[in-house]
Amino acid sequence: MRLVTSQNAAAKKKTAARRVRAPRMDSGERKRMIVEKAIEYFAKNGFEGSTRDLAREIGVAQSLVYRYFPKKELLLDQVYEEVYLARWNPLWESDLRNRDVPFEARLKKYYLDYAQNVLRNDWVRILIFAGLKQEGINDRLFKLLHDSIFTTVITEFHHAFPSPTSIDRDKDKRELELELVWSLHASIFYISMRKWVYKTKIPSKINSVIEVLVEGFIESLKHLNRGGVPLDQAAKSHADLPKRNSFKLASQLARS
Amino acid sequence: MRLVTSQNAAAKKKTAARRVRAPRMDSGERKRMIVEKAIEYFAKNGFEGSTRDLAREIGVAQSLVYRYFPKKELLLDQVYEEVYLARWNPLWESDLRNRDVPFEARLKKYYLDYAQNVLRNDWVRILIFAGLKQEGINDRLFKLLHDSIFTTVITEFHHAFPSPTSIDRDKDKRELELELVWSLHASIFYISMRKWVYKTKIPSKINSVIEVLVEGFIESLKHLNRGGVPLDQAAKSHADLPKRNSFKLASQLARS
DNA sequence: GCTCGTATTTATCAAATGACCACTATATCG
DNA sequence: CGATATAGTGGTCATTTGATAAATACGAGC
Repeated sequence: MRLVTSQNAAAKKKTAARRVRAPRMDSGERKRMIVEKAIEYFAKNGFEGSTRDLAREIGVAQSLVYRYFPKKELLLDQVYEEVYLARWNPLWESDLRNRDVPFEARLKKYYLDYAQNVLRNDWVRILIFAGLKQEGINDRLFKLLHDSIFTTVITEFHHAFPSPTSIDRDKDKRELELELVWSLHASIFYISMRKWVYKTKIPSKINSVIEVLVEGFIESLKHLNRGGVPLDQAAKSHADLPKRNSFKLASQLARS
Repeated sequence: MRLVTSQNAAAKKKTAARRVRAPRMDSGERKRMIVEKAIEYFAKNGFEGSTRDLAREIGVAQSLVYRYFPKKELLLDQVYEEVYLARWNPLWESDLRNRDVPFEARLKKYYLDYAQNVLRNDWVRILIFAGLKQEGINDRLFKLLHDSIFTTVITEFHHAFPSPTSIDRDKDKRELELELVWSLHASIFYISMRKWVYKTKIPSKINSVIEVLVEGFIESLKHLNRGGVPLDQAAKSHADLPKRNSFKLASQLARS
């Protein structure tokens, strides 16, 4: 499959239809076009995809890509920037804070909108490819999520469902609350992974699913604040499990 | 960085310390060793990692790898098999079914154990690399998860928390229940992704987090069965949202 | 200690790939 | 129409990489 006899190679060279010269475009437009096709291409093939292949998809000579992006790396950077920060909606945070709307409705609106804008083929795959390749590249995004969404969600929850003990939330409890928000985020992100990475079937009524997830999230938060696991009880709660489990797991994730 | 002057190249060749001949090993042992190192190597570098690099890590000549795996592809297949199916514990399903133990405890035990066995560096990264590269490769794993875990969890939940209406669960409701199980799975998987793909900090008390997630999951299932969103109400529940959202989202995920 | 099987290595090939440069063609402007 | 700027192309180089084959060296058995 990889091996091609030199005869074949020669034949291919002879047969190779002379390239139809690509139409002359404005420099800026061409650059945009390259980036857009690159997003599509690298989302499909990973960052190890070749510039030749990409150029073929664009319908342009390989060397032209290098006119606009002297290093492949620069193109990849551009692809990453384009995909991410471009799709962040600054209204999300302020809408989440708008107490004229019921908390649950705000949450649903946000997550429906987030899913719609962000959980697409290109987005998910490029995010993951980038994460796998160079750690830390998504830190900005996570900071954004944390600072403007996650903390807001928790704050607004406590405003919507004030609890008598909510004043003395200790560090552990705050961490667990944050984990519940991560969990909601993960659940929705994973739907997109199932579709665009694993290519499995997902339910058609995604919007209903998201609403159920949001409702479940609120229930979970309530449960946690109701004192379901005030952490001093947490130890007791799995007292019937072999104690080793917890330790082994913790060390497992710590090491490798 | 890629460009090396021919002088450098020559110098490198001259300098290249003569390989210390690798100790002669039993054929079977060597094969095992190669696979093990390959798991580690490809988990880190992705399946595009080179056989030369791998051989260097093993401390062996590149061509030796080809003695045991005549095609790189064959080695990759082996790596995949090794990582996956090897770690599946058949007891999980039967333990989940053991009604002598309270439902919640069974769930916690399973998810703590699953996390411990499965959410490691190699496992997560190889699963994702594989999924990104060739769609469908994880189908077997998902079928296993679905058939022996997810459906069991739902069955056992209904046994533990029988509800008057639980007889007439329609198709939509069953789908939503399944999605809640997916959501729990996703939440735990994502913790591992945060650690091993994105390399961000995760809470130290992972076991507590998992327990909270399991409790939240049960609350969510209860909520769903309590009639929180009997689907005829689902439409109403976000009546205050722009209707377009739902449609746009659905079509978004459908197309791209 | 010599022979022989085979684990391991060195050397090499063909293809693919990132990068570069000189050349060509085309649109625009006087 | 002819000059000019520049978008676009072909060809090529050095390196990397999967793959192969011939040469080497190690250890077991006589």
